[in-house]
Amino acid sequence: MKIETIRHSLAHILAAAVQELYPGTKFGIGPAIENGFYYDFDLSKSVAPEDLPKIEKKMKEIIRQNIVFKKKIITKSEAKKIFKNQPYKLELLTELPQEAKVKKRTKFSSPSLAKQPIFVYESGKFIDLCLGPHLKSTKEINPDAFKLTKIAGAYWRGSEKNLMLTRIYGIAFQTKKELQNHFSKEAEAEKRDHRILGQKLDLFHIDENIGPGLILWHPKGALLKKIIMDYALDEYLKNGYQLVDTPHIAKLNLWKVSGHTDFYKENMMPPIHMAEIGKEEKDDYQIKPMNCPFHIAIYKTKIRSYKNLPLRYTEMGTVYRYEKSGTLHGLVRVRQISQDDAHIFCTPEQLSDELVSALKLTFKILKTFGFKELNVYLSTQPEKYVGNPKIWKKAENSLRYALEKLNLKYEVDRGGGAFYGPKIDIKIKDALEREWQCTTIQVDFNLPERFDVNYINKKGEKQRSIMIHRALLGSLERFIGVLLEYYSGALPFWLSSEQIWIIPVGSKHEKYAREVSKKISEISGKFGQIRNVIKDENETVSRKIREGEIQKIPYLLVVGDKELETKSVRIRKRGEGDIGLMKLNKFLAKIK
RNA sequence: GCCGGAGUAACUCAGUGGCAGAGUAGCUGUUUCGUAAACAGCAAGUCGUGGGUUCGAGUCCCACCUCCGGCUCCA
Repeated sequence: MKIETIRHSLAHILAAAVQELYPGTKFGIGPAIENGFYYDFDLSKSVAPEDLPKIEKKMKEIIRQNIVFKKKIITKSEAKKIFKNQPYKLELLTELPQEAKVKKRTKFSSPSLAKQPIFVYESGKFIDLCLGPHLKSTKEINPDAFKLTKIAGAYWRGSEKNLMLTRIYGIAFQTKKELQNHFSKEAEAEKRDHRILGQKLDLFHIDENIGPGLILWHPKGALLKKIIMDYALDEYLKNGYQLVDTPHIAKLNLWKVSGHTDFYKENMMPPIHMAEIGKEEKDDYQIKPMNCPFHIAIYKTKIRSYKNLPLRYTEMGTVYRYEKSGTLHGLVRVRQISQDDAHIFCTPEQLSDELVSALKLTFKILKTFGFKELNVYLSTQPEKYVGNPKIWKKAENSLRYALEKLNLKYEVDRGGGAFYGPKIDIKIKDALEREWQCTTIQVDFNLPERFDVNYINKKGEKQRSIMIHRALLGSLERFIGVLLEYYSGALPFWLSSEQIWIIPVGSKHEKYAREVSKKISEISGKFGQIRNVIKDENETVSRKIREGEIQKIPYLLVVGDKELETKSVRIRKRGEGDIGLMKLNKFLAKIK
């Protein structure tokens, strides 16, 4: 039996248990999901996590009764009668698919019923509007292979405007062993959580007194951020980008022209009222949620010719966005965002080449960081947008062209675009398999219109420029968060803020340790000077090794009498343990 | 923002109405050590914040702040 069917049937059993324990409950929907199932309820009283075992017990009782799932095909009016006290089911009923669509799925031939056939599943005392499929009977469920895990709120039909229902989540597998396996995997994933690693490795923290969503980078974290930024910026400069640097605030009116105050208002910090310090300050200011208008301003300081294009401005830009309190999450969802931002100004003829090369650069960079599993999305016109739909289509087509030219597999995220243009997004998964959008490449015909961004074409006429917005890492915060989870904190050598620890056996070996340290510092690795630390604290070698392992230091070098005599180092490599003695010169060549 | 849970030493946590606790980290001293925790001592607290109930509140009640899991939103 398919596991999805078991999970879906368990959702019905959950509902049946809740119906018995909490009479008068109104039922939402209850699908199978990855690893399990859920059901949404409108309960008259609130349910606490302590109640889950009770519900679980009731479910097991139901399962043991070997209840049969009976599929029934009835008319809409019959269904309306059955669900007369179930407002959510009635709402679903009114929206059920048209006749033709349903007909395809049924062999039912009676013309009177085929008109508007409705599928319901009856299992004991519980009856639900449902297309199925389901198990034949609860006999097929292993009562030890599922568990109710959590209670959460969820808006009815996923809309903030609707009432919030109580969602009960469950995990289910075919065997008890698989279930246990799932929980131990989850416990393992918890150790990879970047928020925990951030503290253990002393990289960053978020301070209650400073504010939610604001990151304080500690020395090792700030160094990591710098290594990543330097590498990215270096790549951009090598690829024809020019570095710019712009203010963090600008007159509010700028954001009116750009459309942000109309289309992005809920994500912006409130304006700064300058008049409060002096009447002569007539303008309100706004802390920037994006860098685009600034780069446009630089572009517009000269009349640009087609010969100057494309122009690519890059900036490690810090933007500030108001994220609703409940959505903040460690490094991956913050209020101050460091973007590896760039804006490319080009002609229509150059657009597809620019998109292709931006994508190529993205894959080169993400590969350098070691990411393999990347999910590509094409995000199209959202509900709130500027410009006209024809131009949107054109922009979407140019992105599609670039994706197809590079033979990339992608999914379409309908309505997921920015308010000014469609985009290609690349998402990376975290330890708990949640996807985080990192790379974004956006085509924009609209801001050039709003800011009157031009160039002079071959015929000497003014022509509208096209803009590409792109952040390949996305936000440095989020990128580091995902990176930490991907590597469980054991970052590749080039990204480790402390790459080598030198551990003298006794104080008489400290002089040699300093010698080794100096030699290491003198050589230059692929990404600059090798960062090493002499561990000369008054502690045992074992203690320092342990500390180095916990800190996930790539190389621990132990130096004592033997090493001193032979001008060598004893190497303990992360993940491999003691790999033996090596001449210092040989080691230096190895890590270069 | 919404639903639910949580907040006690720097960290991890115990303490359910009656003296504020442990382990780790820190500091001081001893120890000079060969691959994942040397030994001893010391110090460490506005029990998230504010109000209330009570003879008495870390513990019960209310409000707010922050965090966690979801929902919605998103780089």
